[in-house]
Amino acid sequence: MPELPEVETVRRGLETLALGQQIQEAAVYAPRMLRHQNGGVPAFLEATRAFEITQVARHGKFLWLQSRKDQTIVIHLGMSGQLRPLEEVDSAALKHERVRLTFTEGTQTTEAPNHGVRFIDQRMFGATHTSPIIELFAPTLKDGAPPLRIPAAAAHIGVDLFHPELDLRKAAQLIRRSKSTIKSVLLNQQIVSGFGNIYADEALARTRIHGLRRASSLKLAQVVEILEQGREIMNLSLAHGGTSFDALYVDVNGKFGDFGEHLLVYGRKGAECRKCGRKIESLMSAGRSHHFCRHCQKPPRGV
DNA sequence: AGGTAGACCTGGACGC
DNA sequence: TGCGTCCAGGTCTACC
Repeated sequence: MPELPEVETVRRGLETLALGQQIQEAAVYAPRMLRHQNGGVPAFLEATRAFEITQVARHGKFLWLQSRKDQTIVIHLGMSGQLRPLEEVDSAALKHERVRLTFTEGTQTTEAPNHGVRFIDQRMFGATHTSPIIELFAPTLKDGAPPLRIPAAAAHIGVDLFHPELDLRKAAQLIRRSKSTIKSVLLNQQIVSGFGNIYADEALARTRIHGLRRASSLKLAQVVEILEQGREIMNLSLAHGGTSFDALYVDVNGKFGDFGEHLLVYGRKGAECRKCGRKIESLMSAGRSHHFCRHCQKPPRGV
């Protein structure tokens, strides 16, 4: 569920909850959430004990808590992950609470007592595990930019759209080399990260390009524009706390994002195009829905 | 090598 | 009311 704006909204909330705290202990209610952890649950429990949180960061849709020693606890929310404060020490696990990090001290403000973080995830596509920080020069960084400092476990994805050192032109050049459709290149996080199904469809609608066009058939300027529009709409969404279609996406305070009403195509099948009034259509491609206006976004032959 | 289906899960909405 | 089917914001992998 969460794409870049939603994950960044959660990151900001997590920062207020966790920055400066020390983890006393972790509890794992669903070992499957640690499927990427070297050494499994025991290694996670060991590595998180007395872990001091000096940074809360993000790369694409990967979040992490970082220590002074450049160790990290990586958290990916998957489709249905949420991070919520632990308001009372030793309180029972919530229905879909999968992992809990309890803080040594916590905070006892009148507003929101906070003794740890609950990782709640109905569908369990999310994951958490420890990983060391590495330095990496990604091919889409601007010339002269410093290397990325990211967890090794998140090094396989590209620079995200909110990163100030992302060179959109370099990214667009790489995207145009793909033989795949533009929609699937955007969803594949390898060149540029952050797009999910909502904002990929929205960026394409704003640029009036159909998602089933081959990336290689687009002009460089068109691909750059898709990225610029994607960044713009994600920034707008971030200002609204993201997009929620149901209770599966909320911020750390349990609040919904209200950007949904600004969407042009996603979730609007059968509704009128906000630009031309014709009906928004949707089709399945590579297992994902694609929403578009046939009039505003000319489909490739045969679609 | 690169691109596309299927797998991984739970639960809500919908049709019969 | 109940059961079966389909669908969901995201990755991974396994197979062409």
